[in-house]
Amino acid sequence: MLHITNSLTRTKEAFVPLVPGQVGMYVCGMTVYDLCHLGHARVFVVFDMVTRWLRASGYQVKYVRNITDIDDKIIRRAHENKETPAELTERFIAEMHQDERALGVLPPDHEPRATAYVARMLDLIARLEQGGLAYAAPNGDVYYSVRGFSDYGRLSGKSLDELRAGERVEVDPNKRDPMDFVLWKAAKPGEPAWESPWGPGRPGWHIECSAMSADLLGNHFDIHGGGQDLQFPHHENEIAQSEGAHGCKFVNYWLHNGFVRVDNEKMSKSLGNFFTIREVLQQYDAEVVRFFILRAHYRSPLNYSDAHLDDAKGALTRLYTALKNAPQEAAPLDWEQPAARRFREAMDDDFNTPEALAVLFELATEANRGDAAAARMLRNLGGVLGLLQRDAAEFLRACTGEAGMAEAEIEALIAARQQARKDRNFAESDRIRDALTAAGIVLEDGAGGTSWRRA
RNA sequence: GGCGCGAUAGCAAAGCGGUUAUGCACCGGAUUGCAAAUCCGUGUAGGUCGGUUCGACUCCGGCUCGCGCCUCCA
Repeated sequence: MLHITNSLTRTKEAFVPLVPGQVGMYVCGMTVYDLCHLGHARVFVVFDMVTRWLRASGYQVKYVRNITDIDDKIIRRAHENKETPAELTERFIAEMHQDERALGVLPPDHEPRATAYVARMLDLIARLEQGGLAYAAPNGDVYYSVRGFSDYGRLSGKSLDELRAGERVEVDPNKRDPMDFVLWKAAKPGEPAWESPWGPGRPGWHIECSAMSADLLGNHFDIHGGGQDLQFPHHENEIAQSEGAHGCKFVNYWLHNGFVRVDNEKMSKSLGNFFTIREVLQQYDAEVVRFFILRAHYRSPLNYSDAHLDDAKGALTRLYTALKNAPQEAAPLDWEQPAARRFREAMDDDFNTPEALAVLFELATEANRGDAAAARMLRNLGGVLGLLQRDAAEFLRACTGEAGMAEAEIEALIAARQQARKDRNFAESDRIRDALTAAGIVLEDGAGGTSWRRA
């Protein structure tokens, strides 16, 4: 039985889907005006893991992750680049897909783009206006009236009066309440615009997700996810819009993943302390990055540093080493085996991937003792998390970063060393090994000969 | 200022009211020409002050420190 910590209630709840066997999940994706950084990678990997686990648990999952392809930053960046917003977003969507594939993230079932759902958004805004929850302001914008939605602040545990007490709320004469947020922005010259009953303009950010989720998953669905920073105000606003317009409960379970940090601070565009996925993958294997993310619980903060990535690399190397000499043939996964059962219990406990990975390490030890069944189980359970599916030798020899020594050269040096060892010329054989070590090549002498890997 | 989250061994990171987490590092042994890898074994924890309890890292409260949200952010 799967239990999920629901951000809405702040408690761990037994997961009960709306329709038995079927799960609808919506995750807030990227605003595509730049390359993805490691924080985005965490969202991709975490909700990929969630989807994989739900499917492994027998659910049919409809996973929707949107793309915001119209927004102030996109317009500004496109203008700077002297290209159209569509050209800009098309490019960065392709880049994002490339990063995702590298990280072993399965594509969502639907990847709706905001610009394709403007009509649906206008429909929602009209409903809200009819219900007295939206109003057109003198400047041509349309705002949501937060005072009209009694549950406002419930998800994030904030109250409107407390929010108002904060000094950072700007006073906008167009808004009836400082916390009112924009649903429709009146067109400015030179910006992309759509016709609407309130005049030409473009949608606000929050209404996008309400429109796309309703269209693809219905007015009420199971799981809504995203980064912790979206809890307020974005998800709070989604609830206000969707429940305000549809008159029914929006989402049953809210999942928020923790931040990626650098030097104990949130990694973000505004702080400028971010690392793009692209940069990190120049230095580390993508599977190491995926493993690094899954090594922490999804709600915990995750500190990024080279030392932590090196540590993750060493740990993953241990798992692949255990698979190196194991038979390759696939075998069905028997969930009744003790290790599989412990893995399942860990995953069912709010997606406890660190605990699940601990089971993998125990299997690795058994595999290293010569237990072929343990090795098969290790590969199977790793597969559930999107890990350990490569040929072990390929992983261990994979070259990241600057080009390493060519394989043919390595093999030749190993052969020369073998001859020296045969001649009991250990000074020569050690010299060769030291040279390889200096080149980042580690030798392992086994019963079946010498194998090598990259450090 | 308001709200929320966290503090576990050298580093990272989980579970758990009493019994080995796990990975890396370290130490001892096996193996090896020597290493590496691997196996076996040992040690190293639970911010702080109180409370509850036969017993607390685990529950409750205070304090300290760190982080986040309250403005676009994954």
